[in-house]
Amino acid sequence: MNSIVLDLEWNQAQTRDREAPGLTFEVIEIGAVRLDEHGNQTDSFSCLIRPCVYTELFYRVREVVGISMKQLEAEGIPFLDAMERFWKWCGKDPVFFTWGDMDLTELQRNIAYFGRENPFAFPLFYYDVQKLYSLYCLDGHARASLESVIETLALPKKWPFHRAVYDAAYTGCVLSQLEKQSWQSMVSVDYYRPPKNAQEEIYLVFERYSKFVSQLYQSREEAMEARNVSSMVCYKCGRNVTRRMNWFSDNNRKYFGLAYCPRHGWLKGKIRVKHCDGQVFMIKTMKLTDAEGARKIKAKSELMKKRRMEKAAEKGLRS
DNA sequence: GGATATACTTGTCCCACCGT
DNA sequence: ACGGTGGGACAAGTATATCC
Repeated sequence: MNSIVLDLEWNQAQTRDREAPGLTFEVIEIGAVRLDEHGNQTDSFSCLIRPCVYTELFYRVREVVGISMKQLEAEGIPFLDAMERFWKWCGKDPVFFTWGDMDLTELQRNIAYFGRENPFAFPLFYYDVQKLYSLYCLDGHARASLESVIETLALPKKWPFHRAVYDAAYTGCVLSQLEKQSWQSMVSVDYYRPPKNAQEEIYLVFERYSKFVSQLYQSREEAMEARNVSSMVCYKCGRNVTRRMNWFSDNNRKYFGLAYCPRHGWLKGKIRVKHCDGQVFMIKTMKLTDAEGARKIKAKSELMKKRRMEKAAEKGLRS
């Protein structure tokens, strides 16, 4: 496997009104390391980019990133040239590892902004080492900073942080501490390019849950009417399961549902609404749960009803 | 039809954390 | 400052019901 650990540094506008449409963040450095099957670093890539949209460092970027604008102007090359070099360096069928879920998205956004064809595979699977670390060393939800994890693992601080190639190397160090068997099935999906049609829709089955990424729809209502989105399937046996309630939303970003598989028991569903150029696409996850988990979802679904009834009761008492 | 009251939906704002 | 996650609280806007 051609494993590439990627890290970027980027800059942004001083104020929102000075933001260039389509480019919130401008990449100023690409760094990467290549890992062999044992997790050892075999090669590295480092390239500064001369920015042409935001030519002044935003103060927070200046505080965090160890690069000056002078340095970028003197040593940096145009983004597309850097990207070309990087892509060549990556080689055949690269598999990407990052710290966090933003780097591949922002890299593609820059590629689109500067008018290059998107070279990445579709769908773009990758490994988020920050997430993997949380799954196996934290609660699976919390996100730790790279530096804090290096400290926790008592790994040597050989280089400064917040330089792309060094952060990539550190990320590789963290990855090599994790058991490969445990993480190799835990791929993440990059959502920069959502599926364009039913054929491109993505369905993944993991040990503990399944994930479905829908095509684009005009509205969340239209999406929720689509069978692929609203259907509930037991990811353990693949059969359609009895829905125990209709999908309901607790706010405008998520829907919840509950079903029962005769062989595997309760299944809870969650659908996240993601926006993309005025359209929406849905990410559905299905997870096995127990009677207690099922009870919680039922309670949640009836929360609105309960409130309504309570209000009605209060009103009744008053009158 | 118009005005008002209520119920529900949708958007926005907070908090925490991470990334640049 | 911006991007993301996951909560929760609240207000503005929309839909429905009721009354004149």
